[in-house]
Amino acid sequence: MNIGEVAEQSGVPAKMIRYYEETGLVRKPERSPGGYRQYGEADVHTMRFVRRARDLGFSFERIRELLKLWSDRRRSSHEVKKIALAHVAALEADIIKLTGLRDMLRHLAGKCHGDDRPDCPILDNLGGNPASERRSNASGRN
Amino acid sequence: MNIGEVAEQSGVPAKMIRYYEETGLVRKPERSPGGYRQYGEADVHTMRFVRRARDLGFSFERIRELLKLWSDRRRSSHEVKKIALAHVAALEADIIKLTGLRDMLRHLAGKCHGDDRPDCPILDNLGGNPASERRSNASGRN
DNA sequence: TATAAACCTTCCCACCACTGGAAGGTCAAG
DNA sequence: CTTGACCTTCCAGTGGTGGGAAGGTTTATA
Repeated sequence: MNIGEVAEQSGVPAKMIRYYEETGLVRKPERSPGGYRQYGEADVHTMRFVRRARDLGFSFERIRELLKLWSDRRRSSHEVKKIALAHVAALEADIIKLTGLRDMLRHLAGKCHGDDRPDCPILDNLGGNPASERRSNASGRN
Repeated sequence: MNIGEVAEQSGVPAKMIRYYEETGLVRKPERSPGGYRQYGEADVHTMRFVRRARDLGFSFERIRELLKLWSDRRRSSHEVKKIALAHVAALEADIIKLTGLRDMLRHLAGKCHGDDRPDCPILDNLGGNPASERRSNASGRN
């Protein structure tokens, strides 16, 4: 099976498959005499696995671990659960941060009368009103 | 005032200040005879404004609009409120998506017994159990 | 058998919002 | 005048893609 068919069946673009190979996330496939990558059914499953894990927001490093566990017949579910729960915790942290931002912004917007008068607590706040000074580190996924 | 002092007072690294200038987010400052960028108090305020807006997760485009409104004495608060509420909606969407992922993952982890037996619904799910097929586009902040 | 087309290969560039570093110029204090 | 802190520009890399060029392979069809 050529790379295009794997791409189609797995939903992972051919470019990405090559990239995953390059970065060592997935194994290098055999090559046809003409140099084409040759895949089997198992590779389609692997790609799907990766795609689903990415959809769930797992980082490359975590996916690497999960793939290893997945291919290990004698793996323990303990490891897998640990990774999943760590990811849950990371998601939780993101959710809390975003919720805080949303609430703050909603609060400010609520106090902004929103007509054609120029006064606006949102801009006042951004502009440096010390009453609302708050340090946040921002950023940070996975 | 040199760039270093602006950086210190605003909390925006000098490299970033140059980058913001390069991308047209902030104005080009005067230069000293030796070529040093020369800033005033107003620039410090502007940088702080940008930093705070970034902390709140506003995109560059939105910050660009906010800066324009901020510097416009005759702005209407209506525009500002609109941008803020759009951002609230975007945050809301992110929160919903992340919450969904978290719940799904927590659910899977809950069904994984987490001992040394190899069975694990998490890996089964990623591996292609059709019962849990779900298309998500993933990605996408702001 | 020739040729077209669909597919594949590698390589490079661009994105975003930064971060780091190198090479060299400027400024203020000693 | 020297030192050292500060500044300048330029170049490169990040990560996970998308786009595209230049060229080789495979397959179908005329």
